[in-house]
Parts: sequence; structure tokens; C-alpha cells
Amino acid sequence: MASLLEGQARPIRLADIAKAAGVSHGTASNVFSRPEIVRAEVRERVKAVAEQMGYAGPDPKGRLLRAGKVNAIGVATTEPLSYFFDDPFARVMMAGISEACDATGAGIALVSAANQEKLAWNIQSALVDGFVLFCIEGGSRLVDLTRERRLPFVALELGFQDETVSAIGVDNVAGARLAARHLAELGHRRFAVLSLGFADNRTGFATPEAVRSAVYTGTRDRLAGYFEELSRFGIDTAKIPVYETENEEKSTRAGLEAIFAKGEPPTAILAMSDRMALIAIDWLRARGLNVPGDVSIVGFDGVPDGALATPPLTTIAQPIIEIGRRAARMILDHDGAVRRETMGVEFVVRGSTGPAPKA
Amino acid sequence: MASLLEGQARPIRLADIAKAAGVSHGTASNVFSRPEIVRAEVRERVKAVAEQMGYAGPDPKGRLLRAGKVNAIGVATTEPLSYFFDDPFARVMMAGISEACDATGAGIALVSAANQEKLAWNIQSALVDGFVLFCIEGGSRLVDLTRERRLPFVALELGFQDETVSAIGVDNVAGARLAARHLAELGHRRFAVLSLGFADNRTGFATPEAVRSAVYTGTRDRLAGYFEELSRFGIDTAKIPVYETENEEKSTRAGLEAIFAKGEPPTAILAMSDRMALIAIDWLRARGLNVPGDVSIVGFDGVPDGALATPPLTTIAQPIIEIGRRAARMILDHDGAVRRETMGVEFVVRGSTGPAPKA
DNA sequence: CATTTTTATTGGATCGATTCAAATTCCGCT
DNA sequence: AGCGGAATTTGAATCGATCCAATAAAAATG
Repeated sequence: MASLLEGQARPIRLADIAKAAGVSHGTASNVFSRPEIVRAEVRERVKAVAEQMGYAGPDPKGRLLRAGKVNAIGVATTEPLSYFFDDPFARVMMAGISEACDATGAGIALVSAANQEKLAWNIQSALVDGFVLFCIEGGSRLVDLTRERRLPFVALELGFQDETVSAIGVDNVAGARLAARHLAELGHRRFAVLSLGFADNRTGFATPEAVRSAVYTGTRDRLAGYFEELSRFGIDTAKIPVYETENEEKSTRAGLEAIFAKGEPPTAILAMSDRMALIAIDWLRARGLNVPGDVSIVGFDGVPDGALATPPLTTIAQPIIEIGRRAARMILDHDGAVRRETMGVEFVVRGSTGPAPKA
Repeated sequence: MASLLEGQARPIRLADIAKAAGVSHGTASNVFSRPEIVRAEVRERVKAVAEQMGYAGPDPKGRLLRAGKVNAIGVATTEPLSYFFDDPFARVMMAGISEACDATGAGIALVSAANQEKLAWNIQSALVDGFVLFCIEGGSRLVDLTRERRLPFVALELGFQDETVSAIGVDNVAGARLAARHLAELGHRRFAVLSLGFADNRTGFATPEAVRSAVYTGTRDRLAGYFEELSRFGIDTAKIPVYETENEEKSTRAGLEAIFAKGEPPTAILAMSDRMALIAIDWLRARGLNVPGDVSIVGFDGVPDGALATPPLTTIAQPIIEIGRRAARMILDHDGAVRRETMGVEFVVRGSTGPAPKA
């Protein structure tokens, strides 16, 4: 038999063992994928040959092409890959996605890329059945890129209006109002807002025009929620400084500097993310200001870190895990329909908010 | 032309647009993969046809089979998928892996499965060029399963002897000695050890025989390191209780109960993981015992949470990030060789250790 | 204008499996 | 022995691309 001509550089294919065992490809294939339909004797012979030739089992690359389905979902973002393991929000979301995938035995492929071209390529070439998109930043670009793949996808935290895209989000207006009302009821009258972007690549105080022409409607809605509620308490929202950050350390600190450099410092800060809120707590304490004694802060998101901070963060909690689960399931049992889900938020009062100072 | 018979359920293939554009499939392929070698005029025509027919671009499934390389590495464990996002150790490791993958543009596929058969299937069918194995538990099974794929793989935290497997680990003996010496020098004489498993699925006090016949040599080495050093201080190591846990909440607490139920309680605990050490701190404080006043604790691993605990954890820090990076690179630029790397550890003194109580 | 070079295009072979209709073998029964 | 139906096995077709040797067309050279 032609089985001892070793030194073969190429790995063994199913066809090789079929030949060696003297059966057709079809039968050989069945031995591995539906062993029950092949006669025991033949089955054992083929398996023995496979074993002896060092066959690694049917190559998934080949199987994939025929089967069409990868049985994995891609999770994509414009941030570097480590974002999935570093960022608290992403981590909780991933836990939800993991749960849904575990339940059906699907895999997870992480897709990301610092630079633009690589991102495009990575999305084009990802071996997945669909995508979950983290649209924290540059969301529209990510959506455009993904749409080209013509695979099902869901956008998360998608801050912009596009009814043709499946998305899961939260009720931003309602959440924001809850936060604002809480602070107003505590007697606060001087506010500042740490805002997410209204459009890409911008930081600094947001002008009314910038707000009006917002690309990211999520940001716009949160601000609208804050303002609506504060107006009801007779507060002049036109005077409230709104600082757009990139939701990271540097620009958030810059925002705080700018806000507190102004005439009358705020006694309450509305932060559109827990990340910014946590940075703010840190910044304020370093400045000798007491939280919540001098300044109260409400975050947005409900990441677990918030509960561990000192003081623990009052926040508008999204059902992050549940969003992750649903997103994954939407891809896993995709039916071709465009779905838009809006989840409720929960108001969590902890230690970072208190009555307005007397002064 | 045959372009308006809509209602086509099947997605468009490259061959379809080649036909529609009146070129060979070879040329059509070039338009997408090496546009520079096809005449501008033809290129534009084909692209236009593709656009107009709604072609999603070359399907990676097809490309993959031809190319042979997936350009992704699989990261596998026997824990559920969420482990990668929950566990502090795993997260730091993943950050290292991410870094290396980002640098070369490779993707990451997460592979896991609660139950045994699914794990086997998931490993067999993962579309990857190689694996990084988290051998926290059931490591030998994971290695066996992966070996069948005949793809390159590296075992991490592999606690067992098998020189035929590429692995990256740390100098367990040296690390353990550092921890033990530190405590002995602080005057401690009564010790207890919170141990990782010596074999699968076992908890409870470890017998000398269990230690001698250890499957996991990592565990054995750490214990050996502890004992060697303590012996040098004239401590009778035979009397030290060694409790095997599953490195999680329940069995660790059970271990502590058992240890403190014995006659003379220890004044120092050597934990083989930060996870157990952190749980121990929590358990002790809940019991009204002061750390390090009444009991000192040294962990092992050096996860970031340790620094944030109260008191901050004294520990033997592994270069986790670096291990992750190296593991990924080992797969990414694999040369067929079996590599075994042993990394050094760093002793980090923080607040969970202090002088032995006077009593 | 004939000849060599260069540049584009073609179409068959290949990657490694699975599927399915058709052909064959096996069995029990009269 | 002959027959029908069930159990197996076969081998061609398919999945969707890329590669490459051969060919054709265009451009450069003598």
C-alpha cells in the first residue's frame, strides 16, 4: 500500500485516507460526520487507517465552504482588541453575548482594528455568520463597513438615526430625565454636563448648533432629557455648560478644568457615562472637593465599577447583560427582519449624590 | 442580460458577476484581490456590475479554503466563555494576546465549552491557525483534544510535565520560596496553604500521597517551594495544613472553615492564587480577624485587583501581559519547534502581610 | 514590417470537505 | 433459487474563491 512513503509535507486529506482504506470519499466522510450510517466493520477500518496515517480529522475549512454556516458571531468595534477586556462596559456586554453563545454552542470572533483600512479588511474577511457592533465611536463608519458584508448585524449603543439598521438601545431621554430630576429635587441649581460626542472627533464646549445638527442622536437625546427635566424646575438650561469629551481620561479632565474655570462652579454634574463620572470623582477629590458634599455626580451606564468606587456612583443603569444576550440571540436566530429594541433603564441611587450645599 | 430576474434566494457569487460583466472568473477575482493588474477600463466595468448586482465582495469562506490560512488564533479554556471577560487573570492575559494580535492584524476566536463533548467539537471545528490554551483546570484534557487538531498550540499555566508540548510558565518554586521566606522573616511560624488542585476534581486537605502523585506539577512545585523555604527556618512542614480548592469562592471558603476549625489557627496563609487570597481576606475580615494584624496572606499571580483590595494584597506577580504576548507570538510566527519558556516572577509587598502577632 | 517584450485575459485545476441520487449488497422469506 | 425491501456504498456535483500556465493582445524594438 502507498502508506509508508513518509516525508509528506502536505497534511493528510480525507481523500487520502479514503483511498488508503479502499472506500469512496462519501463513505470516508460519513465515518466522521455520521458514523452511525456506515457498517461497523468499515467504520473501524477507516478509523484505523486514519489513526495510523495521522489524519487530523475533517478540516473545518473544507467543511465550512460546503456547510455555509460558520457558527460564530463577530463582535466588532473601532477600538483596539484589548478594549473588550479592559473596558467595564464592554466586559459586561461581552458576558451577556458569551452567555447566549454558550447556550447555543456558537463561537465568538473578536474583530477590531486601530486604523481604518485594517478595520475594513478585518470586517470583510471575518469568518462569522453575523456581527454585533459596538458603536461607541465612529459608529456610522462601522455600520457602513459592515453593511457591505450583507450579513445580519445589530448595532449596540448606536447613537444615530437610521431605521434600516437593527439596533438595541436604551431609552436615553427617560434615563436622562431621571438623573436630572434626582439632582434638581436635591436642590441643585447650578449644573454642568460631561457629554459624549455629538459628532466624531470633537471635544470642547458644545454649541447649540452642534447639538442641533448632532450625528449621534443618543447624545442628543440624553442632553434633551436633562434639559427638559431641568426646565421643569425653572432652571435656565441655556447657561449650563456642556462639554463634549471622547469618553476617556484626557478630554474628560480637560472638560472639568474648563468647567471649573468658569465663573460659578456647578454643584452637580450630569455625566453621560460612568466612565466620565468616575474620572470626575477622582478629579474632584484630587482638587480637595468633597463628593457629594460640594459636588454631586450622576453617571450613566451602570457598570459594576461604579458600585465599588468611593463614593459609590449614583447612576442610570442600562440592562447591559440583557442587551448583550439579546444582541447575540438576534444574530443567532436571525430571520431577516430589521429589529429595533429600546430597553428600559434603572435609576440606582448610591453615594455620589447629596443635597446641594447651602452656600 | 440576465440581470433582472430578481427574487434570487442565493447570494451572488463572483462567478455570477464575471459572467454578467463578460469576463473570466479569473479576471473578476483579480479585480478584487489584485486590482492593479487589471486594465482600468475592465476593472471599473466589473466593479460597476458588482455594485449593481449587490455583490458582497469575495466570500471569505471561499478564499479561506484556497489560502489555507485563517489569520486568527483560538484561545481555549474549559471554563464558559464569560471567563475571558470576568476573570482578572484571564483578562490581563487576553490583553497581552490582543496586543500581539493587533500588531499583526490577526483575529481572536474564543473557544470554550462547559461540557466535554461540546469542547471537543468546538476545538475540532474552530477556524484558527493555532491555539493558546488556558490550562487552569482540566488542562491535560484540553491539551489532548487540541493535539488532535495538529495545529500549533501553546499551553499557559500548564501545571503538568509533558515536554512534547510548547508551554509558557513561571518559576513556581522560586516564586513560592519568595512568599514563604517573606512570611518566615516576619516571624510567622504557624502556616496554612490554600492550594490549587494536584489532580482534577478534588477538594479537601491534601495527603502527602496526593502531593507525591500530583498530576499538576505547577501546584506541586509551588508547594515544594513553600516547604523548602519554611524548612530552612526550622518549621515542621508536615504539620502545615494544605487545602486543595477549585480556585473559586465555594471551595475556598470551605477550605478556610476547615483550616480554622483545627486546633491552632495559622497566623499566615500562603495562597497559590490571588483569587483565593482575595477570598480569604474577605472571609477573615467577615470573621472579625484583622489582616495583617491577626493573619498575614500572600497571594500568587499579581492580578490588578490585588492592588485595589483592602488591604492591598502582597503577592508573587507573574508577568501576565508578557506571557500573553509571547504566547500569541509563538502561534503567529510558529516555526514548528516545541518551545518551553519559564518566566521570572516578581515579589510585590503590599498591605496584606505584617509581623506575626505576639501571642 | 517582422520580431521580441510587455501587459492582460482566459479557463482549467485546486483547496477539503459534504451531499444526494443512483447503484450495489445484504437479508429474510416463500 | 428467486424476489422485494432495507441497509450501504459509490461517485459525480457543489460550495466560492484563488492560482497559474497558456494564450492573446498591445507596445516596443530593430
